[in-house]
Amino acid sequence: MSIQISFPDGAVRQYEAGVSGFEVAKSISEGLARHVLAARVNGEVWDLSRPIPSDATIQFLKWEDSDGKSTFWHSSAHLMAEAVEALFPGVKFWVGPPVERGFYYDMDLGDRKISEEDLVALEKKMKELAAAKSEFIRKVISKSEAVEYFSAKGDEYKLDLLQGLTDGEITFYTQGNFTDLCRGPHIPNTGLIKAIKLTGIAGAYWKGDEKNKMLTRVYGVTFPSQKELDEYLAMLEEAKKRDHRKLGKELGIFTFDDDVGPGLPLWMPNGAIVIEELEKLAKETEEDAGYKRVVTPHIAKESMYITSGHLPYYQDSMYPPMELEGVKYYLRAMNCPHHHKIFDAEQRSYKDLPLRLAEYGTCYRYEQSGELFGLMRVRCLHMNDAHIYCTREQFADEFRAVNDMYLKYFGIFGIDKYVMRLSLHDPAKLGQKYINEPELWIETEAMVRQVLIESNIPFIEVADEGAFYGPKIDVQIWSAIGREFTLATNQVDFAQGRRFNLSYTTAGNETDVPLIIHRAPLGTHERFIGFLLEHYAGKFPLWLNPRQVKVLPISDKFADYAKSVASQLKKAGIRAEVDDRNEKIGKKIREAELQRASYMAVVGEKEMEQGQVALRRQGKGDLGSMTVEAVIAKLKNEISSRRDDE
RNA sequence: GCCGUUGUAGCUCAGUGGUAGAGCACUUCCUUGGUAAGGAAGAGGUCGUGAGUUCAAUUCUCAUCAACGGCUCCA
Repeated sequence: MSIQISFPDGAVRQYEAGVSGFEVAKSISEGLARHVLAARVNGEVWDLSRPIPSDATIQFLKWEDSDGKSTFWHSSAHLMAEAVEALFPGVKFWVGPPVERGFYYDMDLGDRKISEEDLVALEKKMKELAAAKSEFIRKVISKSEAVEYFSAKGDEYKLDLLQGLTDGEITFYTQGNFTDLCRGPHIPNTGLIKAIKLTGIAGAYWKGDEKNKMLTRVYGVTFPSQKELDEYLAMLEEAKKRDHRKLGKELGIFTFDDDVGPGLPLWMPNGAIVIEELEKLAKETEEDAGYKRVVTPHIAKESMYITSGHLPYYQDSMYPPMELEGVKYYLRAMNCPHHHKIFDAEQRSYKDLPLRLAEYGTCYRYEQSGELFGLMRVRCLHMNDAHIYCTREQFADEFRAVNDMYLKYFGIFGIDKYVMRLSLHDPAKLGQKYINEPELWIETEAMVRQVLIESNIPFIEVADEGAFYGPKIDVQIWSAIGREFTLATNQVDFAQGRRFNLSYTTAGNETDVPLIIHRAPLGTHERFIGFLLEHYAGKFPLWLNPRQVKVLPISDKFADYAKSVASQLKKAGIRAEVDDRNEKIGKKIREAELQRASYMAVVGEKEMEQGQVALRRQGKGDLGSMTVEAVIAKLKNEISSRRDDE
């Protein structure tokens, strides 16, 4: 019997029923057959060896396809497991999936420890096994047989996995001496894996739950050629160069000190400049958007956090209370309750709404020691916070305006690699992780979703990521080394208004509770500046750059002129410094470039005579000579527009 | 908090069971030089902290603190 196979370009070809993807690939070209890793058959990724029983659509997956890579790395995880089993007999396996950049396998090594040296031995073994070009063989197996196999092996993890599977849908994959319970698919054989690097050993809780046993996780990455591995390793080196922890030190932005404490950054003068510029931007923007600024204390009595309901959800990540005269005070981990108290301090009418209270609020969170990460995860943070109190009718417009503010900011900073995430509750955790108001959750989630759809903002929805008091939109970004963080957040709160007994008088002379929006478009100074350091690779745009102009005299003869240039620039509100060290101009330029000064103003005899400077742009080179007035006009324009000249 | 790794000068890093070295930075001197490193000399460290083993510990062992790679968690 013959079947019809259609290809992505619309072509249709006839084959015998039961033809394999590999045979189809070979019928097209030998080259394709050599490189193809898997096939998407009727939309599902299949092994190339799997027979195609009836008419189907097919698309060949190669290394360039993300599904091709995943398959390649998943097979690499099996290859690693085979090597582990060869070197550590008796090991028990949990799961070994592909990830963003490579793969891992979780395993229980019993009492044995695995070290960096073992990784070298494992890599060697993997290379040996890869060279054997073992085929990955798929076998459908009954549940009872599968249970029998892993019972005999004593692998309770695989048995646990089997419990959740349906008889008839269970498959085993075997390559060489290694057999694994696996849904597949896999690449044709291990010989395609040419370059192997095991990248790390880590502990990982079984099933991701910290109450469970910790398994050993080995990470690795593989490639179809050594060249690609080398490129990947070079790329990692590049990423490290833009790590905000490295740049922050090099540029004098922030530091940590053991005596101050972990996670408590000290902002150095250059960091303080960036902070002040960001606050200036936020204050201007919020002023335009009708926000009012407030200032509130960093501590509050326990009673307030009992009222707010934060204590049961948050206590673990708050610094322990200080007790004075029988009263407990907490360092605040969030600003909202303080702002609610300001709302509540005066009688409110519907005419006062929406009321938007803004503050760059300082908060303290006792994050677990292992969670700290440079500026991205700290224990003292300054939040670009504001709370908007509004009626239900005003909610959509207010929420939309907040989103527009996000987009405006992202435009200014050129932030385009992010994902908007609509973070929802999990009905199973109502009353524990989330306020137990099922209807309100559903209603407000729909409101937020609607705003996003109407604003044409692409977003993804994720369950079990909401705040305890309502759904939120998080802006997700990635650090230089690939870690994911929430940069900014826009949250709905239908719970705290009631808990604080907040109210306003409606037009109908009745009392109602306002809805609250919590928003932090610039997140916290800590995370935002950490992000910006990496985003700009240290090259801040002029308006944000602590080093706007470095005036560089050719020799000491021009030092006085250089100082007068700098003071003119400073008078015009431009940050300028003179490098009057006894060094050659080449060296001064090199160092100013490395410090990412936006501009360098070189002054020598010619410039001094004509009241000019030779202007040089960081990363671009000499722009030619111009008068000091012209430089001031140009730079002031760039600064006030917050946009660098191209 | 958990698993693993690391901790030597301001920074980046060598090194050793017999109380330490390089490059850059710093100080001084020479040089006054036109768009990414001019030359010389000098100063600087109780080798993260505490205990143990040893005739002797920066080096070996243990504990502790911190950082890093993950897990969990999160702005």
